[in-house]
Amino acid sequence: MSKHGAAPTINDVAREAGVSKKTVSRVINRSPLLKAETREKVERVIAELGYTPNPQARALALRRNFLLGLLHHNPNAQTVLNFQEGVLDAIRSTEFALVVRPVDRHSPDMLDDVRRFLELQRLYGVLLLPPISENDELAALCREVGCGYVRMGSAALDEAEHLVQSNDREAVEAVVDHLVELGHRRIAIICGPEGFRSALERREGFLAAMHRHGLEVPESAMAPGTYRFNSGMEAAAQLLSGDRRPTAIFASNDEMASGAFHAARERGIAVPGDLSIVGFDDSPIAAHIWPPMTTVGWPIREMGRAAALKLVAPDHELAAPSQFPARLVRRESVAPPPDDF
Amino acid sequence: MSKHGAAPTINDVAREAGVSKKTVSRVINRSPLLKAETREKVERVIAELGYTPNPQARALALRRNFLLGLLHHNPNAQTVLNFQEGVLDAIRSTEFALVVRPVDRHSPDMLDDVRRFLELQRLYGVLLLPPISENDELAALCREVGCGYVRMGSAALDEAEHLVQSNDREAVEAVVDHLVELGHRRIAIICGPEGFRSALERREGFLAAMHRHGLEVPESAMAPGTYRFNSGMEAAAQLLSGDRRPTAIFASNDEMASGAFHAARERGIAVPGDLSIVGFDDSPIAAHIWPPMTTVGWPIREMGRAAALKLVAPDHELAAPSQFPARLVRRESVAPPPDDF
DNA sequence: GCGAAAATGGACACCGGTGTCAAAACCAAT
DNA sequence: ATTGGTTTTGACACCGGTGTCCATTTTCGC
Repeated sequence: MSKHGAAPTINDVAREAGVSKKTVSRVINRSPLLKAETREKVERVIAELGYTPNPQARALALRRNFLLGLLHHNPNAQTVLNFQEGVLDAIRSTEFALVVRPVDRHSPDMLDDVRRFLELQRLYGVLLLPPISENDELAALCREVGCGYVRMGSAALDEAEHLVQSNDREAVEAVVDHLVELGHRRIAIICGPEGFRSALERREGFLAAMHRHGLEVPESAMAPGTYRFNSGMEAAAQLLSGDRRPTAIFASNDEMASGAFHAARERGIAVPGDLSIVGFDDSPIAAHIWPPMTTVGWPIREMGRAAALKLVAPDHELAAPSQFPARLVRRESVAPPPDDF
Repeated sequence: MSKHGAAPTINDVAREAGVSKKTVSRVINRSPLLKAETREKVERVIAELGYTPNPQARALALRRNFLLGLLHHNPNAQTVLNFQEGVLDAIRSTEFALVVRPVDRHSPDMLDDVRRFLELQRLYGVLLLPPISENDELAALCREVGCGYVRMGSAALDEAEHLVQSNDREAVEAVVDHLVELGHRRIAIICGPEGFRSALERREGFLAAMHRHGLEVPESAMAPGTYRFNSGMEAAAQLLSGDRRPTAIFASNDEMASGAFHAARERGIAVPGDLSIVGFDDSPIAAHIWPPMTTVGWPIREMGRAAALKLVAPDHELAAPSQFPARLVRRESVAPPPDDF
């Protein structure tokens, strides 16, 4: 029996079962070279005592721990949380746990912060969410301190082993196809911030599709944005102020798209009657805004699962794909262009 | 010098500095009974080698670890993430890390799940977010397995030591005062789900304030909801279908309030011209919906900070208050009632 | 029934820290 | 120089697991 209050240890189990602690260790680790009889006896005692191995002791002896880290810079709360859920799906029945760490992308000593964190906690591996996943120095840092890592991204940022990728480009092409099919010709884009790989991919997809349809994209139909609500509002204001305004706007994320909704409403422009708007991300606001927004959804939870699996079970690589499709989610913010255009 | 690749250990430092490992340990732990000279020498070697103590070894020797857990059931992604940020504010410069664990409140073996998790990870303490923080069995479980805990809630759920509380009731009273001041008399409420303490508090605050103003609240002015968008839409539909419909609706959270916006819009009822709507939470959607929503905000990040401090530095109890005010955030979804009412 | 191989389990050191307690070093006073 | 008291340091065991390697038992072929 263990001392009152303290959790039972492997020694308690060994004593109670009349075997050595090493034998108990073998039972825990499912070693095949144990007589069934011994195993059952030990298992009975384990159940009886309610024994659970001490993860810290295990980590010390194995010279590795069972902690995964999630480094993010809150691009979108729902995205982060869905990703977390996916990671948890993957590790739920294992001994791994997930440590979260928001990092400040704008801080000049972000890298030092992360380095301190990694050296202090010695995580088994970390998951990097966009936009910080696009930072190559960060990936190099992980390699340097010997910490596994997987990057989420919308482009081929790294080797498959370290990457879970969504295909933003194709999805945006599908958006343009959809709009063109309905008769739109003057389609504008609200871009994401410079230096974001996702922003680049979405813009490239847009331009490629427009080009494929033989449609021009004048400078005036491309407005810069920051992925924030306000920037979407301002960008749309600019796009809608010209004399030949667009009949459709693709915003590089939902937040900016809702900003565009506002801008349109302020000017008395009806969505989707006078103006179609498409967003990207399928975040909750897309379904809750009026009218419900057509957007692009990507399987973030499954991607979280895949990313975690790449770290904790790399042998199952086959089962954890690196590429995930993003797909058009049709709602009610898109309609054919008005007749008088 | 340590072996190539492996991080330096306390033994490497001791050898290099020509002292015993215990002395190095004393330096790390800021023991006061060290000669300044020795301390400096050891510190120099530590810096030189880039030594960081192994957290797992420390945890084993100290019989406690430096992991905090966050148990939540995603009531609202932004809330969870803001709370996380607050916790991180508190532990950023410590050796603590934050482990997250979404739990399924509806699962019949939620308690067993959590028990397994706590016994497996042996966290130093956990933070419980609403609504699961309201589960007394969960708190009892924490006590049973010897895990510290702090509950976030909108009522006095536990002793101050284990509680960080927002004052929902007062805030809702302020909402009603605000509406009455503008001339509203027929004010309806969309309640939160049965069994949620926050829902109860908000309803009670509403009823108390209405009563204080001498206003009746007929059954027909109280609609049930689930805190989800759709339930808000349905509840509002019901409230707005009667012959003497309300001039203002208080929804127990923002998500349901945005549902109410939709229901109003579908019926051609103008917000705020014909109908004022107030939400609760000040979630991002409140600012991004049209018109921007008047709601109740609470300092979730500061509460996260306070909750974490209660666990990791209980002696600073003075510095970590248990009560936090929620306050009215005035935007544009509230106006005086229409004249013809 | 014998010897050899295979199966099984235990002793012991080790992972990288911390607690205990006694030894060493230091200092002033005798 | 010796003594005694205080400060500073180190030896050693221990936390709760795992790896190595060897001793013992069991199984099997002949």
